[in-house]
Amino acid sequence: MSSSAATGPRRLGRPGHDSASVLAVAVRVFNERGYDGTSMEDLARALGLSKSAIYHHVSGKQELLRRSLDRALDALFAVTEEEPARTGPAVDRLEHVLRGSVRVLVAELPHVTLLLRVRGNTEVEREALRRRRAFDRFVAELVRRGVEEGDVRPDIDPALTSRLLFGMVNSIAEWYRPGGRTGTEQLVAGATTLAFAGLRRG
Amino acid sequence: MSSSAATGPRRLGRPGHDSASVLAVAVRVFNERGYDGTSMEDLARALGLSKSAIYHHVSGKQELLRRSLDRALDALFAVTEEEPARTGPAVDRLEHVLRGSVRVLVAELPHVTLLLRVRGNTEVEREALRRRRAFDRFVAELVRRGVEEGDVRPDIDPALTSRLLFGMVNSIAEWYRPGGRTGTEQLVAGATTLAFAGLRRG
DNA sequence: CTTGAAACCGACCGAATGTTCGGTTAGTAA
DNA sequence: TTACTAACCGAACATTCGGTCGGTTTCAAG
Repeated sequence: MSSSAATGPRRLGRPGHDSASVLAVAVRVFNERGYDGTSMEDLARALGLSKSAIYHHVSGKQELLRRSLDRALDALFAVTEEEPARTGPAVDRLEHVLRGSVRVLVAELPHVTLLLRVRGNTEVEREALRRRRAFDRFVAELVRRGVEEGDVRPDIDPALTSRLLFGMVNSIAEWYRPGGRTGTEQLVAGATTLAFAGLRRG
Repeated sequence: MSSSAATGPRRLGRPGHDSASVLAVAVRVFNERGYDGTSMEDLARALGLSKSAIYHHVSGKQELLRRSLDRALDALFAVTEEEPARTGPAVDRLEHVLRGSVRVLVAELPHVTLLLRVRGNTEVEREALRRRRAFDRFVAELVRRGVEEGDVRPDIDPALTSRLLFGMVNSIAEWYRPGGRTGTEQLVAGATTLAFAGLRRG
């Protein structure tokens, strides 16, 4: 325990940023100003670096975006592959995916936020949109089966239901800031209750 | 009725675009590629015009954005000024604002969509964000009073409730396209039911 | 025809964009 | 000290950006 103690693993060469810390700062700025609204000069300023130094860590602006989007999507798909999302009644599986999505959203907030704003201008963005649509299809299928199994109200179109439901969940990214007065589990409980039980007190 | 018949009002000068038709096309492109991701060259191509011709109709890119955002915000505030939004039990007022918001969202879809994506990079955007926050406060206040009056479930924080509720409503802009199989009133009914009654069938 | 009004174009401008390149600096290990 | 590794910088790059300018084209009305 001489090389990697509690002080952190001493790396070789000149100390400073690595590609992970560059990514973290970049994603934060992307979310503040929008991806297209952020210049490499903006990133350099936020990092306390020159523009050219960024290219030592990453191949360019697009790589920063791609790595962020992949991280968000990997976390979301991980939820759909958990056991409670694959067995049992569809409503219960749906509830598990909904709760899991809220938790992922909070845990990977900057990356999920970026994902939810992708427009499809480049190939990197279009690939992310493709994966996101696959996730949406997974959820829509659960709602459909929930209706079939008699647990979900059949008077609203399943496709509409799943979109409104996850629209609500995804909207959390627009305002939630960790460290505020709302905790993760409070968020999970609120969203789940509103989704499954509704607003009016019973 | 010789100058403005059913064929439409014959205008003076060379026919072509006016500032309204330029705005409509511009907002469509803004929503496809994002405001920052759209160049004046992109707009010119979509309009079938040269770049410089656009400046005959509007003062610049920002005016297009401002006019679109104002239109969306004016329509939303109009709902809060209607009589059913100002008198009676808070839950009912809330339901009226929710239904009205969905209708505005559909009627002014491109403009509301643009509004919901504003980041605050320019003064035009910051002004829009200020007005939007005022709308959100109006809604949050209704939820708070709904709890006070005993009609809204008190086990979820009112601020959280209003955000999730209108997060759901606003998310409609992300996918809804008029002319599809989902009609406006179906949308209003679906959102209202999900919000007030919840997902599980009772 | 002429006149007036509105729409439009090509050429251009200064500034900002993402990226490259050759060289430098600050640290670890032998 | 020397060798090595990684982080970093300044200057320049081709391109694109939003916007300007002076002049031209297309219509209705007189």
